[in-house]
Amino acid sequence: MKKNAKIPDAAIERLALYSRPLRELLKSGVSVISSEKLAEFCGVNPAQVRKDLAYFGEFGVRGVGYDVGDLLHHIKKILATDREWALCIVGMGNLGNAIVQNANFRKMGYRFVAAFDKEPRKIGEILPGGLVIEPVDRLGRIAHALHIQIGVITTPPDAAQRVADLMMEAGIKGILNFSPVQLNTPEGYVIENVDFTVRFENLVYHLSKVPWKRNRLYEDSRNQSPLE
Amino acid sequence: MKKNAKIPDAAIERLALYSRPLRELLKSGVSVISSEKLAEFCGVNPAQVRKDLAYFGEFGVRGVGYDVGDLLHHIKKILATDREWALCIVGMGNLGNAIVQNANFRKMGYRFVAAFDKEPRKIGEILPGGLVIEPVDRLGRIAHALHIQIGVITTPPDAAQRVADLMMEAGIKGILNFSPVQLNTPEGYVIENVDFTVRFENLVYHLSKVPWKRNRLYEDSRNQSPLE
DNA sequence: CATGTGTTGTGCAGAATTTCACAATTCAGC
DNA sequence: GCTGAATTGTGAAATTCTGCACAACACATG
Repeated sequence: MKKNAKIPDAAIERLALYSRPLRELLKSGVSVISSEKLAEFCGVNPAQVRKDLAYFGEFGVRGVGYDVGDLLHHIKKILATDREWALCIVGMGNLGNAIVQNANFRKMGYRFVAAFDKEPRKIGEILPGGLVIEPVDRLGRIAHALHIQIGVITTPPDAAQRVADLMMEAGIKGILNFSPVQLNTPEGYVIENVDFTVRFENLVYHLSKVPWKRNRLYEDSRNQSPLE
Repeated sequence: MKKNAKIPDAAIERLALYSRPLRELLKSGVSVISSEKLAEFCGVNPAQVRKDLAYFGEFGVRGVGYDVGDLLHHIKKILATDREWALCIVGMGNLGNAIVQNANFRKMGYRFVAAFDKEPRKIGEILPGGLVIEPVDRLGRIAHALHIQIGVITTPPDAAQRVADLMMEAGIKGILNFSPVQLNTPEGYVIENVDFTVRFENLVYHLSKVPWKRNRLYEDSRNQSPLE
């Protein structure tokens, strides 16, 4: 294990990736897995898997592989998803509701303890989970009272920075930003962006590069390749 | 301009990023911008901006900068967002609804032309945009008829691969996958993943590394300035 | 038209990351 | 116990990406 090695950000991302098949394997009773198999599940290089893990310790057994439960436990510990984090969310439109009620999120143990919106007609609305929508101007007070550590922003773009400022002022150090704007934040805060539109433009770019062979199944269609 | 240079994937991602402030600037009437300013808006290095753009051509004027409208137009063309793409979506839960109705998506000109679900009680439901939810088993036929090129998956994880297979069979070459599973796809298809949980675990990891002064703020109300 | 300021495009160095390749280790079978 | 097959951990090579630094160019001004 490297001592003071700088850990690539991409490695962390992959760690999260590895945990998914591990969860499955654990459920289906597989107790040991090799870096090669795990790599295959995640579509990466086996050496990559080993190196990523080696940043944090020696979790495998030479000649044998990795104990599934053990490895998963270690990864959870590394990613800090083995503890409880208190979240709040601001912006209870369609997306906000989808996030709060998201089954996967819940299954992973992430719990929202507060939800905010600025629309007066939404205030007081009770969400399926039992949460009550509060007005944003109570964010500071509530965040303190409930020791909220993470804020999720699902507002329209033009409100995002304002909300982020509110969150930071409320002592929230981590923000998951779903709005397509670059948040301006000082040192010491952790911002993670989930930007659909960027992902989308990526997809479309790569798609426009695919040699668009006509699909034989649908040869009857006279409307061909829109590209090139 | 490099001739046969290999274009980093990260460069494409940044191109999408650059387009956002450009849109704003265009609206507010700014006609020229330097790589330095644009870089600042996006939180990257100015040389990076210039290099990214240089992969695709010479869009700037030395001593002057980039014409905002012109550059935006070029980026749109590069990313292939200057054309119409026909999308469909499968899985009309909270997330699916949020995506279809997402205001930003609409503003960018992306249009969903079909929505599917397997729940019989949802079939026939009319969405705010006017779309009618169809049963998934019609995906092949409809995708063909409407020349759908991109599929969005917002189903529960265990259905995702099945849906992806259906899409591929229907001649859909590009998939935007919102479910937290690694899709298995042959060559020639473009898969883009939007995985909240990965993003989330990233956030939590970095957050756990932040020197958290006064993590236990039981003695609250005295809100001090951020660390450092 | 010469000069000075501003800004791009890009060669290059080196930083960062990925992949290779192999010694080290484990274990099953004989 | 010894041997061979399997698989990790890791130094080093290969590859990819980023940032610097500067020549090339544009334009304003006198």
